[in-house]
Amino acid sequence: MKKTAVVGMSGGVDSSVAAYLLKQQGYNVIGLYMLNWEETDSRGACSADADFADVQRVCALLDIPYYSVNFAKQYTERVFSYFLAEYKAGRTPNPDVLCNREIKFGPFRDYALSMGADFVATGHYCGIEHTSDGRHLLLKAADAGKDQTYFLNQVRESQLENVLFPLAEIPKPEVRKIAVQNGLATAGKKDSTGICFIGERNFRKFLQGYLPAQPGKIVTADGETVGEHIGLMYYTIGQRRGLDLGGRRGEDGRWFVVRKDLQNNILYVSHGDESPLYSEACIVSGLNWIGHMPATSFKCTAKFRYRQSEQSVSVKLKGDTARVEFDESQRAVTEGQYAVFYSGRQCIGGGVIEKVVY
RNA sequence: UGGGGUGUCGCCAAGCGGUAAGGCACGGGAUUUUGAUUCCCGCAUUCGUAGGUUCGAAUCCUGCCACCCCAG
Repeated sequence: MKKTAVVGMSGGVDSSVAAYLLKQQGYNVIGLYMLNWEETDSRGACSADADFADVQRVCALLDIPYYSVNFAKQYTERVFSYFLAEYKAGRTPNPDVLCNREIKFGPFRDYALSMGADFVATGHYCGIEHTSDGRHLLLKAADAGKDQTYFLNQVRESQLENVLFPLAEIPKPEVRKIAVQNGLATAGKKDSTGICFIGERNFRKFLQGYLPAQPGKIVTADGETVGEHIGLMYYTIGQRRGLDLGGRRGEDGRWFVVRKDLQNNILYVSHGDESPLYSEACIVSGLNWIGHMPATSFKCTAKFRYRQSEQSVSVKLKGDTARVEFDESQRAVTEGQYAVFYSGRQCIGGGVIEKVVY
């Protein structure tokens, strides 16, 4: 009896190839497209329509049925509201991390299972191991450059039951090749970037549509006012562009955002000297562990933002939070982002960076 | 309105008679399922202004203007 796998299809190459591979492997495959953000562009067109059209083309070619679901309401309530609240609080949120826990491996997975699926699959670059004793381990993708476990660190282990990640062992170039060789309509599509489901767009203009901007002073550590910012939420720690600050007499170097003072609406910057950006530890909350019950104190590797290599750290659990000490000081660790822990090829979980210790 | 100094891209800043370095900012692109970082490309026919000397000046001379400092 063939097992049924419902594949979350975005209209991109990755999920298209994931569907193709499952079909090859003998699954009874169903494509499920998900709409989470309803917005039309200036010309009244909706890029989501084009994406769904691609899903239709790919599914037609693979000769598999396809459906579409709308979780826009859930997305707004569970992800976007958090996104705005975090910015309002002066932090730098990572909506895509929550999108996975709250939507893709939440309502979406439930919906897929309700369709009679034995398995739910996505085009994520990561691996999974369902152990004989009933655990579900999240593994890094073979293609280290594309690994997306960072975005899955908040997914509950129970949400990984019945999940398949067909791209676990396949390098991105190979994925593209498979798409081309099989004539998938999405073969030449550019990798999507930007907030998942919302897409690439002018970040400032986008936020302006939701949160009022409050201009204020840009100040150095010495207390010297050197410029004006357009609203604290538009800046993140370690940022250099967009400050509109030029050179100074007798010094050279670039300006970096070092701190935000929400109370007084002040943006603190440093010129040339990046040492204020380096920290020694951070406090993490909202801990989630996957396939791993940690000891109260242990060593492992960790990432503090998506595009970063793993760093050696010591973790000390304390109630609901953890103190993560860095073997080497880290640049621009930012509140609101996630600290994600790894042990070998396993992603063992993560949590929100609540406070940075300098 | 005595003396001295300075005026080169939005901000710093080279240049010192031979036909406008560089950095920052900014713009564009690459990378990227957050926001950043990083990387690449672009960015003064013109040197406060008006004349003069010269084959040729941002560079020399003169007037004017502006700003700064010291004296009054």
